[in-house]
Amino acid sequence: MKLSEAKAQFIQTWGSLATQWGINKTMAQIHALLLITPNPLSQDDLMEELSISRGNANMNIRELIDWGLVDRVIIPGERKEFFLAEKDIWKVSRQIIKERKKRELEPLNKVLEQLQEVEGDKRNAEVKAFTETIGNIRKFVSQTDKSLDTLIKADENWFWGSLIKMIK
Amino acid sequence: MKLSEAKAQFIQTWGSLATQWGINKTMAQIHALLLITPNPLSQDDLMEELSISRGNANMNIRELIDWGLVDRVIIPGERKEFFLAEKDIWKVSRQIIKERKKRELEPLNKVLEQLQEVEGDKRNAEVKAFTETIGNIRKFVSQTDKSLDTLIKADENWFWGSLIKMIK
DNA sequence: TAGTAGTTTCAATAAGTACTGAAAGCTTAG
DNA sequence: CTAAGCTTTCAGTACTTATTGAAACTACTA
Repeated sequence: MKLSEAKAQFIQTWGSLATQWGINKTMAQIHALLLITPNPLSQDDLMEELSISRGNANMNIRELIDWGLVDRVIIPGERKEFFLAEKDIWKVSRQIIKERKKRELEPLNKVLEQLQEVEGDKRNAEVKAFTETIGNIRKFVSQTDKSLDTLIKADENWFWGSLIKMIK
Repeated sequence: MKLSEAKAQFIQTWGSLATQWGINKTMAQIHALLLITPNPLSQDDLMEELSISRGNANMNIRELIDWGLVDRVIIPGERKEFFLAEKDIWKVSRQIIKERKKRELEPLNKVLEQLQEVEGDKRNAEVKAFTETIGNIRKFVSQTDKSLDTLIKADENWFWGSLIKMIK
C-alpha cells in the first residue's frame, strides 16, 4: 500500500468511527491528518488535503484546540498560523476522557442527585423500582467517575502495569 | 418532585446523553423507561408513554434485544409480547462494552493491521511519522481490547475492589 | 493610514438520520 | 379456512446536524 492511500484510509476510518461516537466527522479527520503529519500544517493545508471549506476547517480546528488535542504553532517568518497535534496516543486518550467526563458525567451526576428525591410511598412498586434504579446508576456513575480520575492522573506504564497485575 | 416528573426527566436525560454517544435517542428512551419500570411493558405501552409510532417502537425494541439489553417476555393468557430490561447496571454496562468492542474495536484493529504495511523509505519523515503513529495506536487499541475483555469477564466486586486497591 | 494577508462569523443550504403510518405478513382461535 | 389480533417492513417525510462561502473583522506592514 502506498503512503498516500494509507493516509487517506486512516483519515476516512477515523472519521467514520468518530461519527459512531457522536463526534463530528471533520473534527476527527483533521485530527487524524495532524496525528500522522510530523510537521505543523496551516488551515489552507488542511482545507486542501481534506477538501473542506474555510469555515468548516476553522470551526473544527478551534474545537480541537478547545479539547486540548491540537496546538496553535507560530512559525518564525510566517504570517499564517500552523497547527500541530499531540502525538502520544495515551495523552490524547486521557485528554478525551477528561473532557468527556467534565462535559457529560458531572452534569449527569447532578441530574441523578435531584431525581433521587422523589416523593411517594416507598412500598409502592413503581416508586421503589425508580429510586432503586436511580440509586444504582448513581453508584455506578460515581465509581466510574473516581476510576476515570485515577486513570487520568495515572502514568501510562503504571496504569497498564496495574491492570496486567489485576488480570494476573 | 413527583414520580411522573422524575420519570420524564430521567427518560429525557438518558435520551440526550445517548445522542452524544452516537446512540439513537428513541432506543435510549425505551431503555430508560424499561429500566425504571418493574413489570414488563408491551409495545403499545411504550408507544403511548413515549409518544412514538409503531414502526419506531418496533425497530428500536428489536435493536435493544439485539444489543442484549432487553428481553422479550411472554405473559400467560396474553397474546401480546412484553418487554423487560436487565436492571443490573453493571451487567448493562458490560453488555454495552462487549457489543461496542465487537462492533468497533475489532474492525478497527483489522484496518490498522493493514495500514501498518506501508511501502516506502523508513528514513522519510512522513513515512516514519505515519508508521509510528499507526503502530502506537495499534498498541493502544490492543491493550484497551485486552483490558475490556478482563472488565467484561470481571465480577463486579472483584473489579471495583482491584481498582480501589490500585488507587490505594 | 491604507492596503494586504489572514481569521472568524453566520445565514443559507446540503447531507445525514430518525420517524411515521399505512400496508403486508404472521399467527392463533374458532 | 378465515377473521382478528398482533408484528414487521419500508417509502416518504420531518428533523437534526454539518458544511459552505461570502462578508465582516483583525492585525500586521510599509
